[in-house]
Order: sequence, then C-alpha cells, then structure tokens
Amino acid sequence: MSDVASAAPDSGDDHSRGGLHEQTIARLNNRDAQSAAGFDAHPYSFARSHSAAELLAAHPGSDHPGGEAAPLESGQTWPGEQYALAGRVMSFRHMGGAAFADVQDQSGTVQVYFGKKVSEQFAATKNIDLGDIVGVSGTPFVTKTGQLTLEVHAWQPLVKSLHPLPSKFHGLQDDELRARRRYVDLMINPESRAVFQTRAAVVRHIRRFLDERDFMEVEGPTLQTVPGGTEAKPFRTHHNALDHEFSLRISLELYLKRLLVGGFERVYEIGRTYRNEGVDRTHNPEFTMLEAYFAYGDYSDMMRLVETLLHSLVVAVKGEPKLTYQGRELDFSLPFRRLDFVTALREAAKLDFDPLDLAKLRVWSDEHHPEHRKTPGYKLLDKLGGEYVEPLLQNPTFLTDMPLVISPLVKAHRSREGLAERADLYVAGFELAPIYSELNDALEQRARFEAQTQRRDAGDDEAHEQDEDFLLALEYGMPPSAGMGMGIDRLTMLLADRDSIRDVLLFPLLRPEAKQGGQSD
RNA sequence: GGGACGUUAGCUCAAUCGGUAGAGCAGCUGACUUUUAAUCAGCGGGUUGUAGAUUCAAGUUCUACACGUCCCA
Repeated sequence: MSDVASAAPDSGDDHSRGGLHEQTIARLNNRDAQSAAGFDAHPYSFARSHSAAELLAAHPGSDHPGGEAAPLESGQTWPGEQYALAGRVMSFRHMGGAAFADVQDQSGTVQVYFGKKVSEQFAATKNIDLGDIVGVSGTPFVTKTGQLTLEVHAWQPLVKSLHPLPSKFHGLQDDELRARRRYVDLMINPESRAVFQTRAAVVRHIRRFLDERDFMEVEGPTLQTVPGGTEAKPFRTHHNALDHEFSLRISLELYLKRLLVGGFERVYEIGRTYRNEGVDRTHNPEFTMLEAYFAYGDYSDMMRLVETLLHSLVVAVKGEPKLTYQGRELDFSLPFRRLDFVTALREAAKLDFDPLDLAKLRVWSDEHHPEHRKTPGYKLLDKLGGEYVEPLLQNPTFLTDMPLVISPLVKAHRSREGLAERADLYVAGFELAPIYSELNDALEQRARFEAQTQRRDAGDDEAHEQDEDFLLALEYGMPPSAGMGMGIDRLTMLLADRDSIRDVLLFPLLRPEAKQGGQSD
C-alpha cells in the first residue's frame, strides 16, 4: 500500500479516497512505488541526445510492419550507437520478462524495448502508466517483425500523468472536450497536431513572402479610443488610471494607414482582432488578421500581390497549386479569375435592371426576398451578393468593383459611377480577402464618416465611427496606396481542410463550464 | 433570437414497450522474455448533465435550466 492510499480517510469507498478518482489514485500509487525504487518523481532535466524522428531517420526502412519501406533485417543491432530519447508513453505491452512501449515526442513515435536482463530497474517498469513522460537510453536493434526499436538500458520517469489517456483506439472524439482540453487533443490526435503545424507554416510563409518584398512588420494598438477600419461591434473596456473607455480593435487598418502617412511605404501586421459578435462555425470573437499596405499602387497592383502570395503559399504547403477543401478541388493557378460584381449579381439573380438602381432593387428584393424588408437599402447589395454570387465562387475569384455605399474607406472607382475600387477575394464560397485602392482624400473621408454617423444615429450600430485623429493624419497627406486584409483563421481552414474555425484555433472561445454550486446572476 | 438533435464509467459507445444500467479500451490482481488495438484468467469502477413533475417503478415520459452539435434569422 502506498502512503497516498493508506493516509486517506477511511470513511468512504476505496475509489473516492481523498476525493480523487480511482485511476488517479492508482497512478499516485505507481509514482510512490517508483520513488521507493529510488527514482526522482520530478527530475529537473533530461539529457536527450536525439529525437524520435532522428533515430528513425538514422535507419530508414524501419517503419512499422506493413509500412511501405523495405523491412530491416530482423535481429540486426547497433551496439555502438547510443540514443537518449524522451517522450510520452502512448502504449505499453508488458509480457513478464519483456516489455514494449511506444514513446512519442514532438517529432514522432519510437518503440522501445525493456528486457529483464538488459534494462536496469526492470521491475519498476510495471509502474509506468500510459501518458507518463519518460526518458530512455540504449541502443537500437531490429525486432522479429522488422521494426527498429530502442533497447533500453537505462530509463527514468520524468513526470507522472495523473489522468488516463483517452481510448487509444478511438482517440478523443468529443469536439467540446477536444477544444476545452486541447493539450489532450494534441497528444492523442496526430491530425489535430497537423492542423496547427499547418497554421504555423501559413504564418511563416506569409511573413517570409512579405519580408522578401521589403514590407516591414509593425504592431498597432489593440486598445483604441475609436475602433475603426470596418463595420463591427467592438468589445468595450475601461482603463482605470486614465478613467477612460477603450475598445479592443476590430481591424488593423487605420493605424497602418497612419504609418503610410508617416513615410513607411510598405507595412503589414499580423495580429489579433476582436469583434463582439456571435460564435459559429466561421466566427470566433477573437481572430487573427493579416493586413498589408503599400504606397503608390492601387487595387489592381494589390490583386497581383495577393494572388502571388496565395499561389506560393498553396504550393509551399501542398506541393502544387491545388488543394482539396471539403471534397472540392480548388485551383490556385495564376492568374485568379476576375469577376465584375454588378454583372455577376445581375446574371446570377436574373435582374433586368441595373442593381445599382437602389430604388428598383428595393422593389425587386421586397417581392423576391421579403425577409430582407428591414435591411437598409445600402446593405441590400451586399446581402443579395451573398446569396446569389458568393456560392458560385469556389475557385479563387476576385469579385471586383464593389458598391461604394458599403466601402467607406475606399476610393471611388476612377470611371464607374457608384462603385468603389474594391475587390473581394472569394475562395470556396466565402470571402477571404478584401482589397482596396485606399481613400486618401481627407475631405472626402470626412464626408464618408459623416454619412456613417447618420446611419449610426439611425440605429445601425455597426456603422463606422468618426475618428478625428485618423482624419488629422490623412490631412497631412497619405500617398496613393493599396491595402488588403485577410483572415488567417479562414486561410488555415482552407489549407488544413477544416470546416470549423474552432478546429484551427488552439483555444477557441468557449462558454465557461458551469461550476457546481456557483452563483448565477 | 427561433427550431431540431444530443449529454450514460477516465475514453468510445450499448441498454427493445417505463421493469435489477452493460461492453471494449483504460484501472487493479495474477500468468507470460519479440509485442505492437499483445494475449489469457479473475476483480473493481455509475447521483445516467442539473433541478423538479408523473408513476408501484424513470437512462427511457413531461417541464425548466446548463452545456454542446446542426439548421434558420
């Protein structure tokens, strides 16, 4: 009996001693047994010589039976090669005088062998639990089945896992638990690890791509007096020392533009933004945006940059300019398709009038879409575009020359009345990246803000707020510039073939778990 | 905000018409010196999300709530 178990109150059932779960007690008992055998339960370090992948790579053909590589010769040994590995015990097969374990580190999984005659402290291996992290050292050999395996001569526990691993066969399936205990998801589900490795590769590629083109990475403030750059409801918070209400940023745009005024000609930021809106399969209240701006170009120049970026990204991650998303193959070959918004809407909705004629559009919409009767006229174009045009845009497509009324920060089109020099990139039916010729006429920008303010006064709480400090910056002169924004989360969904943003966020926002006996307001 | 569905052992899942809540893995005890979802024998483990209601009897029916998934707005 261990101290833990024997010291527990004698009042209840064995399995509830000390309020701990049966399986936790069993593991604490095993830890105590290892301590009794002379092991330190929490050593400070372990001198690892190699990763699992390095050991496997040193002797190729050493995959599991049934693998594609040619099997190694059974019985082969390399007594001169010493390896010290560390990792989590994912599987343990004990057979009296011999035992096999699968040890997983970040690079991969290696089978290790404990033998009664070759491994020190062999008896104590029975106190290793699934999920424990151990350090092992020894020499490689090839088993009867042709699998490269490390024969362990010395080993030590590095930390005990006090909870059992999820089913080794089924893994962790419950989507909520996977998100709440992401660490368990990561240790047990290799495909989940792969998603976040893909995400890191995406961000790394974007940074390298932009850095190579002389863009400078910057950081704007997340606490802002006037949250701007898009239409969204912000989170509000209070700064005590200044006794002032701030908002968390809803986009990166207006501060990057201030830097264009300041003379930085190519800037980008990859950063967290916050929108106080609903949570669903494609929305999380905090998410990561890329925004990039360069001076002396327009939206056509930016479209070329964006398609080059995405093409190179898909090639870098997938090895070819194609990917499969939710069963559909998407082709990122250059150049991406350009599709005129007005023409596309007119054809898709079979309109016999110019959709920019908002009065006619209103009449038509009220007849065909009574559910939009309360939608303001200026948002109707956007709504109808979403219904009729977006689903058609599977392969990467720039939807060009969007209505001016929904683009308060964009230059009016140089030749087409009522339109803006704005192109929205769509992939797989959703908007991935808006691209602008940025409005740099300070007086025009002021007038646009005032129109937004009127909408806000009329009850549209998503309308853009007026930002006097930003207007002052514009009055100093911002060079003609192009800008773009892109959701990193959605981009990762595409590349990792996931249909929920929750799957590509390590720690998505979840409703707090109800506490037992907790007070509710 | 509305609707549908779901919540059972640590994990993955069963439980027929309302009638003693089960299995596999994990755990414990034992056997086993090349296993790999190891195998074999035995043993524990449950306030069936929470709170009520109906009933002789509720995992199962009803109500509310919590959390989740999907669809709609």
